[in-house]
Amino acid sequence: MGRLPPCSRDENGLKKGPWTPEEDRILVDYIQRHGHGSWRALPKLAGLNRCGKSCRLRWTNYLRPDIKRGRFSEEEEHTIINLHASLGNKWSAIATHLPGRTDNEIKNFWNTHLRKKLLQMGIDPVTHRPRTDLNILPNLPQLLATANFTNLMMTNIPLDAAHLAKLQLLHNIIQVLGTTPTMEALNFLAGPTFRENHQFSNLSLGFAPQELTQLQSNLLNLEAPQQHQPEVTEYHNQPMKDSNNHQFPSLSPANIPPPLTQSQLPALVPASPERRPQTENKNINPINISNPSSTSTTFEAWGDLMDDEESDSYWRDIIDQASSQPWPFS
DNA sequence: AAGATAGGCAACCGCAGGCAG
DNA sequence: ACTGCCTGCGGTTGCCTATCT
Repeated sequence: MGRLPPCSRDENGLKKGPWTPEEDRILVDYIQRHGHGSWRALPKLAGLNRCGKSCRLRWTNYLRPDIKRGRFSEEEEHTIINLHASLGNKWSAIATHLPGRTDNEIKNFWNTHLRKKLLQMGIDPVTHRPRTDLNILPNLPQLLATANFTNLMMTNIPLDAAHLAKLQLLHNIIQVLGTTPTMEALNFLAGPTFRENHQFSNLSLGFAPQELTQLQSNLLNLEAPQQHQPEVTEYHNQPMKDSNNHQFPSLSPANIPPPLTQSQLPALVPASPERRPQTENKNINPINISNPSSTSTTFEAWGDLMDDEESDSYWRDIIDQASSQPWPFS
């Protein structure tokens, strides 16, 4: 464990690297009898060939009798996430709310588990807000699976039928977009079957009818460069049908808004010349980081996502960004 | 079965702040 | 006011282990 430099002794002849059981025993023995006193003086008094700092770390992070070891409970997880939302990387401050847990342990747990978990849920681990960069789009199905109803229930966010229906609706959209060619997906979204099942007037998901049309148009635009590039009119000449072969008239050429130009689109995602898959570390959108003062928690952010006004802008962001990026589902 | 890769985590590094002389 | 020591803290490293190919 830990680092073991090629030379395990520093220039002063003091040992570094992993502690042996014998060293542990000596340190515990000494502190139990005398207390730690001055950490700098301790190793000499205890007969350890370590620096005081190393002894202090070993004691506070591992040997202290009140340390609770083992897996973090779900309650501890939520405490850490909520405290991190308000305190940031103040691990020692967070640790004071979790008896028996050390700041080091919490920090490690955050970096290895919770951070990834939030990213998978589409939540920026820095701002604790929903991520609006396009990098989450390929993960949306997983996002939905991760941010399942159980998680949402645990947040004490009241979920009424409309909220649950929205989640279901979003899930349906993702399924369609993720498993079918774009045109078919568009036909489905625009078709009577979908509309009948999801009364947009009552359950808007933040989409006004004209916004749905805009989404359809934008999706058309972004599909074109990736596959063979037919003229837009080629699309227009195709009958727009849903999965039941019902023709849907609203996407006739006259109804489709003109394609947005690049200059009309907001530059929300940092330009990436090669669009290479980004590692999770690089996934953090600097735009999102720009709001470190956010005081709402991750789960409140999910509440925002479920809120009509908030979701308006959230969905619009995604639509706009989708327009400026090649389609990730292909 | 063996090598490669990723995940987990203990321990180290270096900086900052408090305090005493 | 300055200096040096001590401690606390957050970031980072690198070894060990589990999983994947």
